[in-house]
Amino acid sequence: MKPPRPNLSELARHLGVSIATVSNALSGKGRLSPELAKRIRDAADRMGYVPSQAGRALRTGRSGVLGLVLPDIGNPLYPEIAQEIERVATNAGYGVLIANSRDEIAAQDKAIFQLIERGVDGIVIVPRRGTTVPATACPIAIIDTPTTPRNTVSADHFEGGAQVARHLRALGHEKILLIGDDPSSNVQNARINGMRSQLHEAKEIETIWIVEIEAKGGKSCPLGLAAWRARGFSAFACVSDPHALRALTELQSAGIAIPAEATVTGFDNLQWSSFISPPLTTVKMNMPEIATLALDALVEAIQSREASDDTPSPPVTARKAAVPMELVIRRSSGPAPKEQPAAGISQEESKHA
Amino acid sequence: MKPPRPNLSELARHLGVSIATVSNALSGKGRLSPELAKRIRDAADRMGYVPSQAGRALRTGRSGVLGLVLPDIGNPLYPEIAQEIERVATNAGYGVLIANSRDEIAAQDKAIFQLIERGVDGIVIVPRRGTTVPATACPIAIIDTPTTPRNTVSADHFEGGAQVARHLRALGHEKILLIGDDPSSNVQNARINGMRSQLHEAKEIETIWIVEIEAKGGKSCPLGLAAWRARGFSAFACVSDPHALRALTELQSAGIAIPAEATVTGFDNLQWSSFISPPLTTVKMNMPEIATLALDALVEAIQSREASDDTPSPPVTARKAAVPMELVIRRSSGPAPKEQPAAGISQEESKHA
DNA sequence: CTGAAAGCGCTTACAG
DNA sequence: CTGAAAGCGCTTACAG
Repeated sequence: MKPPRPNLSELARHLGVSIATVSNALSGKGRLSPELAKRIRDAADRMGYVPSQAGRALRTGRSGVLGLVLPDIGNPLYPEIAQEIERVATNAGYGVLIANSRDEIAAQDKAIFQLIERGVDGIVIVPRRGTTVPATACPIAIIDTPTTPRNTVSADHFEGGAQVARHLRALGHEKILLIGDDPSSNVQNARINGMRSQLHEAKEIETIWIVEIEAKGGKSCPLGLAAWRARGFSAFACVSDPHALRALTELQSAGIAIPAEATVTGFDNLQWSSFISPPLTTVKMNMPEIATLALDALVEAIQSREASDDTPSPPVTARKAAVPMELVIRRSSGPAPKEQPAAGISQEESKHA
Repeated sequence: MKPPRPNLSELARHLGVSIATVSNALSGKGRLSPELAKRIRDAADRMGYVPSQAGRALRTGRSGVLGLVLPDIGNPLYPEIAQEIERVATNAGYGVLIANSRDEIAAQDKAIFQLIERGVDGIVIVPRRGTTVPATACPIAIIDTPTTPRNTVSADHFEGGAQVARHLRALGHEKILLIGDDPSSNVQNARINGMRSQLHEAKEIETIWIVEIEAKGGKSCPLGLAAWRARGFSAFACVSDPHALRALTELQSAGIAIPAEATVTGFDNLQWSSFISPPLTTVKMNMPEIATLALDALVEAIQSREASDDTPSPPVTARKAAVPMELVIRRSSGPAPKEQPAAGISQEESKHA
């Protein structure tokens, strides 16, 4: 007939000691005799004592919970971030409350406010394209790009792009098409700019944005890559693996062999990128490192805010850290083909796409 | 110099009324004059009052937070679940705490315990393959398959498989290869069994499991699909889109045209499935519906537990609901090719893979 | 080395 | 229609 969840008072009564002593024994704070401490801990285990977060939070003013704001949980890029943040936060003793800044305007601000309402001690946020993170009393760590105003930490997208470009140049590609999705994305621009930074000596570099093509052709319309191939473009460097997948299958469907006749590269090293045929050359973020740095900065900001008490101090976590990315070379990238089709044929071939 | 976050007492003092009245005004519980109520709400807004979750939780015994346990957040299948659970939970006034039952043994139980430690009111869990969800005092909703012991709600994977199979039969396919990943997965087995249920009259049906092939050939080894094609198998029905992607690119790389020479189908309608070439025929879960049903059951269990007080009553949410799936026909599936290669050639062609 | 007491912010009977 | 008071479970000075 015992209640399923004893509290401190019951433990204390059961053991014939005071509440304070039990609390001290379990937290290891107050000095008390090792024997008593052990006796108390054993009893707590035996009786299945689980401390009340609510009581603790009310007393200490800290919830032990962090918020995580992601632009779109459905996006294949974010699960890995979520996973790593969850891992690192759990190790640091924090729980992670998720919030989705959906496609509504200002949803991001709303998500942040809801998290604060729930009493989170801090927030990790991956900002939506083109939004600004509002200043709050609550410490916030931002994961975006090194050039984002209050960015805390991010992958070095620019240098990642540079690595891809150097790889393509080393393979002998002279005419390279850069494929982005949305020009308003900080991350995508950093990657594209990084690629361009190494391609000044190439013969011809063009950038296309998928949202612009889809604005005319409709969702999931062909990108017309066979036409670019016919114009002599032999490398298709995409800002993300899903776009690379789209490019790769579009070229393959048009009868263009990868990598013999065209090279395709992506970004992010998504799970399936190594399983497809040919496996995709891509660039991998060091997510464990990024998550660790973001959380370190956040926890530090939380603690320093505690010290300086009620002053609405700037909960700043800016570090500008840029974590190196790693080029993962797989079979989808190969040497540039020697021969180039004549201009006349190119228009023909574009019809296949 | 005002503190950034006023509490009820400060609001009450500021307005010259009692704490209880402010609480009543904001919660709309106690009856009080509309004018006073409005005055109090306005002041609360103006002063930026945010109620303390900790105080409320301690008093009411409810945290307003739900836990979500996913087998592997990195798996591309789960973001959509997470997104929908988050959406529905937010609508119901709950926050969502995530937990990852990683690849360690018993990590799932640990995740559940940590969530309970954090004081969640209930848990939604998508069980890891082959694990059993422990019985707890905390209400748990399980999303797996209709045949899973305490399953609450799930997609009708069996019927989804049946739909794929009927589609393939209608297209005239006679020799069909079913491609699974892991035979210990409840979901995958349900899908495969559903497909088989409609294929008794087909000429030849075989099932291969990727983990078994990889056990011999190593991670991301070829599946040898060109050899199956050469044996006359014209349809490759996979239990999930990533496997379908693997199959589709492997066939395309071997020079087999999709859908002219082979049909490929997947499951789950992942974001990129409509963007690839050819777009993938797949089966879509009704996630909004599944999330809604799971949450309804969970919230009901939470409330009934509250009513029956301290009895560690069975927090059962079993419903056995099977939400219909929707076949999404795209260009990767087409009529079965008429001619079939001779047996002698098949061995040759298998070398391409 | 241990205990009595205050108080975190809220809600909920209950009294007026 | 409004207020005084108790108490949720914990931690933290402080007193002994």
